[in-house]
Amino acid sequence: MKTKFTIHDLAADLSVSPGTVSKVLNGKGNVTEETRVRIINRAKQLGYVANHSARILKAKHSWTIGVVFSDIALFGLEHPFFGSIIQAFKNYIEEQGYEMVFIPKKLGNNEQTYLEWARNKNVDGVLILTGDLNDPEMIELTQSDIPCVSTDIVMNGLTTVISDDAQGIDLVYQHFLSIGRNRIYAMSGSTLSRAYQQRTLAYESCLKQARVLSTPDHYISSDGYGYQAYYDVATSWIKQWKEKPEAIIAFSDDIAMALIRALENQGYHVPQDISVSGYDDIQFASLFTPSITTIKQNKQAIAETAATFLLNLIQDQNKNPQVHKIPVRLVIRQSTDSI
Amino acid sequence: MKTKFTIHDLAADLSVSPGTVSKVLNGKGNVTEETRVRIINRAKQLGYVANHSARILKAKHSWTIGVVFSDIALFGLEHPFFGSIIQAFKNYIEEQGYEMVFIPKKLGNNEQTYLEWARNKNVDGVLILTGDLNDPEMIELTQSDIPCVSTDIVMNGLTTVISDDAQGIDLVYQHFLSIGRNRIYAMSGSTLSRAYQQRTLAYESCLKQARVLSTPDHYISSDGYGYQAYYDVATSWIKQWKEKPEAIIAFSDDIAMALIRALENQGYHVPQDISVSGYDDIQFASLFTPSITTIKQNKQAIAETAATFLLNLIQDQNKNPQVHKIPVRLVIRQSTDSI
DNA sequence: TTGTATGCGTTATCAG
DNA sequence: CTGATAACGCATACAA
Repeated sequence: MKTKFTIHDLAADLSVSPGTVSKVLNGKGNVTEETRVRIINRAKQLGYVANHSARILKAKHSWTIGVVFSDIALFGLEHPFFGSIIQAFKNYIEEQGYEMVFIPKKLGNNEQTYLEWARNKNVDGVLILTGDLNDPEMIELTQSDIPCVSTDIVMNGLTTVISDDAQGIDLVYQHFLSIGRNRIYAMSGSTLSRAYQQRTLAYESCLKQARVLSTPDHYISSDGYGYQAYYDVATSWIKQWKEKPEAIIAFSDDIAMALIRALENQGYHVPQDISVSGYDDIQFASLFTPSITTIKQNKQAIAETAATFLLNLIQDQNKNPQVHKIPVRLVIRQSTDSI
Repeated sequence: MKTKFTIHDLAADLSVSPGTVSKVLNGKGNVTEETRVRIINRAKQLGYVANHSARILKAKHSWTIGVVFSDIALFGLEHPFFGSIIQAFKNYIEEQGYEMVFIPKKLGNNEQTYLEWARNKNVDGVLILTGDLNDPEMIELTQSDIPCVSTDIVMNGLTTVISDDAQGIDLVYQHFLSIGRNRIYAMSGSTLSRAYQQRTLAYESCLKQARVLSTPDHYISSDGYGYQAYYDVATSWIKQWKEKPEAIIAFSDDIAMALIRALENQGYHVPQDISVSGYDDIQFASLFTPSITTIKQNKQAIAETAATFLLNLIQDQNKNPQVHKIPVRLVIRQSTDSI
């Protein structure tokens, strides 16, 4: 059971020099076709793979992509949306021969900025899963020479790949109009989140386009997070209505669920009295009672598009940064059944 | 904007040798207290952290833990249970100064065994999140000199940390008895999964202890995966019953939900006619109608216990492997309301 | 107690 | 076209 197998061993086995082996395996330089295939075949046969650390240490690039979460650092992988994005991203880049590593905030006693960590690990590029526009570390990172792509924040000079929130809200709004529900309210989560900000803007723009005068009744946002917080906010909102809506757009499925229960407890029936839509199409949107009309985001497309952009950036730097929007889809269920 | 900052720079700045700096930062050897604090302070001030790759390449250990998934490799992070475990594990080991890396099956064109990858990356230890007992690669890995801890498979010589499935099933079973439901059936997912196997055994042992003669009606398992598959299996199972149960233990919350809907569509009321329990306490268990009585696993304890064992193993090799069971908790909700 | 030299396994730059 | 040789940045044995 060989415990270490280096490029020297492989070279010795083939009676060539380590340098030649290296060149062949990295597809560089001029080598006879004959020795090339000899080396390639033998390497495959023996299952030789260059030592990761040695390679990174010496080479200009590391075949490694760093992933940065900011605020959600402690539960990022638990979050179904981000978990899915990360997984799809990882699958995609691994196919291309890249590895994914996490860029920590802190490791044991060592604290550094994102950029310092990224340099320390020699990552070829960085995926910014979630970020804070105002975080100086984030700004430092995005403005560095390290290629970055974001699936969250939009910044000058940064390539971003996100769901088309405006399209999503518009699809729902139009759907409500089409089933004859004209008085349409909206409930958002914390407006610290970029997604909720975007959906809020999109909603306002729908109102404007429909020439509806927005009243205080129309819109509420919950600063808190989680079912109970949403439920409480929804309940007090409902109680304060001067006029009741015919439909409500909730900016996430979680919010929709809490809102529906709150409505029911205040004596409203969904969808008979009030239609409610969600956002995300989490697994349980279809299992809730009533099942929830929602917007399905294409997480895989987001991840793979982001990965593609990032790998392109890594390969040639002169790409124009852009914001790329991934289309969403309306999924109609019981919570907006027209009677 | 310094682009690289090495131990040499730090040494030069302090007018000492790189060797001394290295010794101090790694807590080795004899150094004057005075120079020690000087170096430490300046390092912290300048935010110096040793280059990751260079360090791994040279040192005997890498401060890196590899994570192996087997069958679930393609969606591991999307799975709420595994996502949570990974996240908690990562948080814990990062506090201890360890990093987490994924051990791939395949990277670009390079394919190696788990053990080869682990050696290639110089990991200090491996967390086996899920594994296949019969996979030769898995056997090779666990029998190597690399410390391994599993949160799934149980193998001779391998330390494993898992939920106490027997306790979970027993808690539910006793709960049913306590509310006067004596004819108790069970529905499992694919018995290829270790967890479902364990729960099946635990259920059988409950029957035996209660001196109940098991009939073909008592137990069904679904080979498929996902709501629709469970629903279909449940429906045909229900139709074939010779005698109807008073309660059913579903081995996951997903199964419980599908089962409840299937029961309703066959004319049964839950919990009035039949009580149903789930397993896992996923977020939606409390939001489903009816809300689902379930078993809550302590994912954080599993992850942190596994991490603790693994770090211990890394620090001194002569620990006895053992299977460590983490207690679970019964969460009672509407789906088992006694009338 | 401190500094110096060596090598970890690669890749890249040279001569040959 | 190929082989020797010098870094990459660090940790460590050993010399000072």
